[in-house]
Amino acid sequence: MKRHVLIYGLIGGVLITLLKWTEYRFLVIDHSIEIYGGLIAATFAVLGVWLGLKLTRAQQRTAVQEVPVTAGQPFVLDERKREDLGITRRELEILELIARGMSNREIAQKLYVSENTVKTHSSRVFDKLGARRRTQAVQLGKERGLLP
Amino acid sequence: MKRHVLIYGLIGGVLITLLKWTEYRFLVIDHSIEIYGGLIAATFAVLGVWLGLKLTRAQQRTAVQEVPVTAGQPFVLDERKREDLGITRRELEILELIARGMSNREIAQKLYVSENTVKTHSSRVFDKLGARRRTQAVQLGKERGLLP
DNA sequence: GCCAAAATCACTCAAAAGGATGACGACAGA
DNA sequence: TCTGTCGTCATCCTTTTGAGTGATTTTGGC
Repeated sequence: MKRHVLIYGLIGGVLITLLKWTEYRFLVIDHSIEIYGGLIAATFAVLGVWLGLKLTRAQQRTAVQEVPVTAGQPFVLDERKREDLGITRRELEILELIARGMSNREIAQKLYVSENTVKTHSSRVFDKLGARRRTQAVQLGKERGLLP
Repeated sequence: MKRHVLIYGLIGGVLITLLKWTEYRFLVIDHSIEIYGGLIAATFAVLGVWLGLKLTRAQQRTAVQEVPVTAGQPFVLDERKREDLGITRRELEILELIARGMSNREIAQKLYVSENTVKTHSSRVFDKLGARRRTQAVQLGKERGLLP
């Protein structure tokens, strides 16, 4: 997030310099201030939208994650139970993919991380769930409302 | 979302008018153009961020809205589907125990058979389901109504 | 800017799981 | 009686998974 603000500032600076230069080109024309202001307004509006999107993208993902629903109970609150068990989002993500029957290698490829990373995450989630096997982890995950 | 753009435009217009007015106040000062541009940049940056947030929040809503209701059948008909897939009772029995998270050894002890026997049964049931891993077999078994 | 949590990756070793194949007895039905 | 299915068990070999440990980088909150 820090980086985004930094990039934002840099681009802003560059654009200001650019507009400062263009200023001398348009200053001779009537109503140049309006044009100048309009340009600045437009560019910074675009930049602002971009920044806003950047900043909220993370939240977007978590919102999408709480989708599935079972017939009996609504199943929307994985977030609460997840944190109660001290399981991170990434770990839950791995658990979900395990529940779909994917191997560690497949999960690694899907998430663009190494197989070792997947193993670390799964080991931790097994530990937190008290499971010794992935099938058991899936079962426990469903019992505790982490999985649909 | 349309409304946001509209509001955005309106606020933008009002602000431009406002800044136009302030312009006459600050125009007498040196470097007023810089100040003017800076003001416009700042306000529209803020507005842009706000718009970006608004837009993504709207996206969030739609994402949450697409909550599917997985059809919940009461689950009574394993017998029919079992035979349709050519899976024997014993094989289904092993599959059920696998779904509970038990290891081959535990299953063997529970059923009083050798671990090798469990492995042959599970291998056959995997083959009939088209699964390569036990987690996948469990998933497929549930999809096909063999497991609750 | 600092700090804690989270995420990433690596390495080793052991255990579990899976594929392939063969075999044998029980039993039901043609 | 012969045949096919089912359940049982084994052996060999490969792949997958899990445990344990340590390390680095990102991220997020204060």
